[in-house]
Amino acid sequence: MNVFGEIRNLIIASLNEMQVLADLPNDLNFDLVAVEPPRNSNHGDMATNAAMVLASQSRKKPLDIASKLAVHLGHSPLVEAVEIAGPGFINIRLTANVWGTVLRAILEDPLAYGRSNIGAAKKVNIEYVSANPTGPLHVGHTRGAVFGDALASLLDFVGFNVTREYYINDGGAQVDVLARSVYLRYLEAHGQKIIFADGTYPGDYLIEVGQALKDKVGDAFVDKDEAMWLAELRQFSIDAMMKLIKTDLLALGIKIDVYFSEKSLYGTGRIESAISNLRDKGLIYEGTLDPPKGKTDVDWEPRKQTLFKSTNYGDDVDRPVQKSDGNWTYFAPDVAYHFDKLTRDFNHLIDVLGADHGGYVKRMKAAVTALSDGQTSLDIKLIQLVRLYKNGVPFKMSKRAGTFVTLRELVDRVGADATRFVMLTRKNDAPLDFDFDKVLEQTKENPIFYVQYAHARICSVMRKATEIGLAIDDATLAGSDLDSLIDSAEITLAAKVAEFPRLVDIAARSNEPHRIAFYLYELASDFHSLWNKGQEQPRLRFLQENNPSTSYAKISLIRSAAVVISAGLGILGVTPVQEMR
RNA sequence: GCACCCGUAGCUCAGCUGGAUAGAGCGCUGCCCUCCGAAGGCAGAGGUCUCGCGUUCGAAUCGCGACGGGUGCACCA
Repeated sequence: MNVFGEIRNLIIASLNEMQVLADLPNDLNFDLVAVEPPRNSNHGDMATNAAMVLASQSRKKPLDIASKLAVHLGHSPLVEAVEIAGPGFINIRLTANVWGTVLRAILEDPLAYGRSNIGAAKKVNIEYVSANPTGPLHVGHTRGAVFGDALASLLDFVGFNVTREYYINDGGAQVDVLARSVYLRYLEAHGQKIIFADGTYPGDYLIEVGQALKDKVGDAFVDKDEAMWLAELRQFSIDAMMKLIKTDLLALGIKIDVYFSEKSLYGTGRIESAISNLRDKGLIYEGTLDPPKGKTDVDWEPRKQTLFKSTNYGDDVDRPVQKSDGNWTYFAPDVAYHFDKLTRDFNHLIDVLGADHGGYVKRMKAAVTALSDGQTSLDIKLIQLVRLYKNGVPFKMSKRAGTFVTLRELVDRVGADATRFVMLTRKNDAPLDFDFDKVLEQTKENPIFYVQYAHARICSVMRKATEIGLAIDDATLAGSDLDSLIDSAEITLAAKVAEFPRLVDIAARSNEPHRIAFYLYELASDFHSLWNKGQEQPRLRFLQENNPSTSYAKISLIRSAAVVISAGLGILGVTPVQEMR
């Protein structure tokens, strides 16, 4: 049950009645009519701007519309009182039992609360992580992984048909570098002394890959020409790296539906057919680009290339798809890859990329618009940097010094739940500070703790309730009399719980899972506040001796809050805890 | 030089896509444990929402222009 949605429907229905009565013209656009919680609770439970946004459209005074609309709204059994304020706000106070109705709906079907069908089962493809298969995932990848995964869950929650996808960049030159690096480790496993030249990967994580190769092929490749082993080693190394990456992702609780190989695009005509699709639309031509202004590049010289006319779709310059030597640029397989997504009938595509790929956004959107004839939208979410701290001091990362922090180290150290939650406490386009020590602190300052603490406290009360003989299953709670919930702190919590569906809706529409994290913090705060009020006023304690009826009402309230915390954390991929340790 | 992102309390950040007196945490001041978990809670102080112009009933939010910070800029991914 979405109270805000219901009240909005009520307002629209009332406006329609006014149209029938000729109090309003018939051709009105109601899109801007909003229902929201007022900032100041003295103004009631909800406010609408309907009269103001319709004033100019209908050529009537806001206050005239408001006064008539108020009369209509007043007839609803949901509405206790209506008042007009300021330039034409309509403040609505709901009848006390509305909150009880909401709580009852939650308890009757806890898993459904907050879910919706705004996605209408449309197919969405969300591509994230997509790290090069040349080594383990590090902290930077982690944020993108968590964001993408939470966004996928969020969209699933509101009724989209979501595919989680990972693009394996296994077609470029960096894979040869990987293979040669593994070869060195392989020689090392055979007892040879090795040196890592510039442009090879000296990381320890390849030692076991070299050993595994030795176990598999013995000395077959020792001191042999590169031509003999390169192809086989490429695949062997990629497989090993992808296994490593998948294990890391699993440690974070991430399961990708589709791994898509860049290499599978080569030699199969798939790049060619994507490019010829563009060519058929007159968007491919041979040309020479101007040198970038303001940036002096001594190596720059005019060269003829095959270009995609991305400027037709808002890009700054046209982009090369084929180099002057005839090879594809890195952009060409990306075009082919997105073309492949289009053939899989997605209604909407989302790419989650590091912020350093910002310059890539316009050309990719241009390509998708062109390939789909504007039928499919691509949204690109850029993820800003993570700055690591250790107890307040910046933690310098360096591959060379061995202080390079991997996803795995992060998860081993602070756990998947804390990692995920903290990564989502900032919006994606703002940099994030991640402090190893502070994410584990058990204080209010640490949002993951604060939210979990609220959930644990509720579970604690539930355990106590069972001990004193109360039946606290959801069905019993849903059947209890909730009219005794009248204190302002109780209403505040109930109202916050009632806001969940609306908040999920907003978060999903804006593709911003961090809103869920902030909401949960506020919800936890309202709960802790009520808890403490019970310390001073015994009548507000959740368990009332010799008064099971009141106890049931209060338990219903906090159980509903726990349901919402659990659902919200579920979207973020975090497991709610039953007790703090 | 151009493009994208950002600029909100001393610090770190939210701000529901245009609504009423701009919020939270930290820090600062002062309170609250005979009690379902004080790992908490309450109250106070703290603001020219970087600046200017515009759009309108109404702007932190939208547009334009400054200023400041970050990122990226053919033939590497």
